[in-house]
Amino acid sequence: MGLRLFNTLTRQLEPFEPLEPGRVGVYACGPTIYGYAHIGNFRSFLFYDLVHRYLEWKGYDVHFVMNFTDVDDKTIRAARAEGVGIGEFTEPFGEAIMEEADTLGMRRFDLYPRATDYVDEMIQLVATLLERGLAYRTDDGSVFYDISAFPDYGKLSGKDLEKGRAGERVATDDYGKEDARDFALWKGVKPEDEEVGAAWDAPWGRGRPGWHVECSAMGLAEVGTTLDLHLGGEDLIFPHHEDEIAQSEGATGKPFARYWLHVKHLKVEGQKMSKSLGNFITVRDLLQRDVSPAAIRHQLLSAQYRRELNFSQAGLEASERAVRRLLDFQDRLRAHPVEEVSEGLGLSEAASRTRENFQEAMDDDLNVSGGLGALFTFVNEANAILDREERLPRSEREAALGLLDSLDEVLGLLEVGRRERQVDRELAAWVEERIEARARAREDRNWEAADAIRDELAQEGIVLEDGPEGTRWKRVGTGAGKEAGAAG
RNA sequence: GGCGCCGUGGCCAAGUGGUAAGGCAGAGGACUGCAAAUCCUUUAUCCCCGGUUCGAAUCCGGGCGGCGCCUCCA
Repeated sequence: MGLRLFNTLTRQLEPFEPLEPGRVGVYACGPTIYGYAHIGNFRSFLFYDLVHRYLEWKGYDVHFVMNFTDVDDKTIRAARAEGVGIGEFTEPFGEAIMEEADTLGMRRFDLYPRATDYVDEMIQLVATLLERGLAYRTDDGSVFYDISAFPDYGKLSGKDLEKGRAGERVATDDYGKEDARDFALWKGVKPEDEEVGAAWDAPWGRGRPGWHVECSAMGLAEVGTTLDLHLGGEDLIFPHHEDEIAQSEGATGKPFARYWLHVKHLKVEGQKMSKSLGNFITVRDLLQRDVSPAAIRHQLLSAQYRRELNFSQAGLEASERAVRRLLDFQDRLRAHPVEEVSEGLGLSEAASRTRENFQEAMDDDLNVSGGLGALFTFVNEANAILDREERLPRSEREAALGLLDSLDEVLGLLEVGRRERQVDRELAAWVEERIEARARAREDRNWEAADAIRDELAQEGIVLEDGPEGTRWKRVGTGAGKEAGAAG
């Protein structure tokens, strides 16, 4: 059975079939870089990462594009406040997001286009819409989309065109729109725009692009006339994506995207995240507080993307423990003695069954929770076998380790967690020395001295495990953050 | 008001017609000098009331409760 996705366009689960077999073109709505990204942004980005990884895992040749919006009202306002141009203003935020994305284990996409690099394409698109009679100019040099000329308007969001008709609200509108629901393709220049370098020349006058047109232009230019997949947060369904459809399909006459996937907004400690509630959390803050990146990744990824997700301190701690369990299991497996025999203990079978169950869950609209369930069921089964068997057939151990690696190509939890366990040479040498000292104390049955050393190591986040083969150690990080989750 | 989502054990969360995955936490036990890790055992009238069905957490109807989007917030 193949991948099935919930398409916002049809509000149904549909078998996923790219336009061109084996090849997938994806466009994901990225951040507006006028500030640091918050965990809500990263729920979406990590979902994009999951889609990216899973499609590749399934063997598709994936072309994945996520934009960076570097011009809009807020950006212009903030750049003015700083007294710099929008390019200079946005660049640090763009870099910060890339760093955070790396830290959280996001695989690089193929392209991260900046809106301001595609102004020519946007102008071209607007020109086409004007030619086709789908747009009109106003006195202030703006261009608006005439949604009454696009019969399909509303098909994505399910909006009823007959509601909120022109005339009801138009009086309160200060633009020269013909219909209150028409939206800007091009905004006539204002002095503030010039101040920060946010103005370009177009055949119909100087100005800057509207918000929606950038995604149409970049998607068409970098992915193609018809995207296989278009991703975004649920808030973008209307008006952003609705307007993208109107623009793109109005210009090309072809479907803009085959499948639209929308991520549900997360909550923080049970509440909607918002600046006014004071529970606005940036990823930057979490990382500075030494919250484990793997725990963040796990929590943001652990619920299926259309389900409600509550980001909480308790959840972070649970996630940290969950990732630790996976890492411990992998360590244990790697260290377990093997023998060259062919008889099986059922581990290979369990591994292949797990792989199937994982795939089945993920194929069902990317049900990560189900996929994680399959993985942890395997961990339980395998741990029980490891408890029982002093030696493992080499092939069985390879099968188990192979499964972990394979599933982690999609999940990326071991990948990120492993990085956190790494220690530098100096610390490692110190730990080894302390462990030897403790071993001597233990030989002397001097338990107090031995325990004191163990406590000393624990202070540095080093946890010891005494076993028949000697003492193993690991670094477990400093915990899922000491502070409460809802930091101002 | 329009469109839509959700309500499963202490917390989180799969399962959408055949009597309940998994993570975290708790309790008891094994192992250990003590731990850690691991294993074993243990914790669910699936929001309520009707209905359909041989059979429903799963379908239908009605309640109750929580939530999202609806003028640039992922």
